[in-house]
Amino acid sequence: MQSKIKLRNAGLRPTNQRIIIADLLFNGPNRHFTAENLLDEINLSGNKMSIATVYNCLKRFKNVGLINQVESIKDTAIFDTNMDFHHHFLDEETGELTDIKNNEIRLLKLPETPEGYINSGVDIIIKIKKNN
Amino acid sequence: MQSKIKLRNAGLRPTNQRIIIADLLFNGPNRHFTAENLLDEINLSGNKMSIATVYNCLKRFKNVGLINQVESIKDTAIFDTNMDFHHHFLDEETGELTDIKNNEIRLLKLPETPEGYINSGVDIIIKIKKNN
DNA sequence: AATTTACTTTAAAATAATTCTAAACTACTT
DNA sequence: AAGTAGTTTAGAATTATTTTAAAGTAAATT
Repeated sequence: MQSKIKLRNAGLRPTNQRIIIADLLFNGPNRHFTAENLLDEINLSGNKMSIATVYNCLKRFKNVGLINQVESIKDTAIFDTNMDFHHHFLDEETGELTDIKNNEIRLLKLPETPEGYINSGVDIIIKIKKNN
Repeated sequence: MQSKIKLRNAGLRPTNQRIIIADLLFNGPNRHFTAENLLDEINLSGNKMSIATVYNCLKRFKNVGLINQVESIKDTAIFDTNMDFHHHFLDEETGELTDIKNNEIRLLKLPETPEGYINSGVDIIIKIKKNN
């Protein structure tokens, strides 16, 4: 049970629920998952927990840097009349987007597209926040 | 009324609602907006329309390439145990994410962070889809 | 060790964004 | 003018997430 220590080091109270989740998340290769995914896994492992707890827990883990949340533009669809190839600044606090013109940014090296797939676009999001 | 022609060229039936929206979207500088934003504007302009119509219309506009939807990772929060600086492939069809290691990608030139802001992270999403 | 305090968990309700349904409507074709 | 296929609509349904407030638990204090 490393998890207890891991949690304590991160400044989190090692509750049963957090230990269950930490055990599932940190004893294997890296992975992507949703709250719902994780709850299913918790249930399969013979444990029970409220979905609200899963959300709470993931938010805490994220705040203390144990996990990442993959960037997404809030939970609202944002549309853009700019059809040029371009990228965005995202104000982390307000969710506001600003265009980055394509010539202000340059990608030197791109990874190989996985076998059997084609590349259908590149989106670069630079997160910013007020410096005060 | 250029909008009628624009819609027809895009292969869309120029209905009243689409014309109202096109008039609002395409007679000014480029902009970002949500469905809700747009509905407010429609109402302010003295027109009325169901929110479902706004969503339908934006989806159509997007499909025919009149507008873009800013990339977002579906409408579900996705978490990641990989805390290294890295980026993602996003399968457009399934929403599945795969890591791109940081050394497989290189940014040559970054835009200047806007005055009064600090850069708090860069996320690169390469969209991919099955090549058949 | 018992008590207090502050943080956590929970079920259930609330909220928010978006999609679905099916009936009424309208543009285009014949 | 009539038919048909696509569109709009209000309202219901769905989905993801957060809130609420009460009950529970870990840690600090006695």
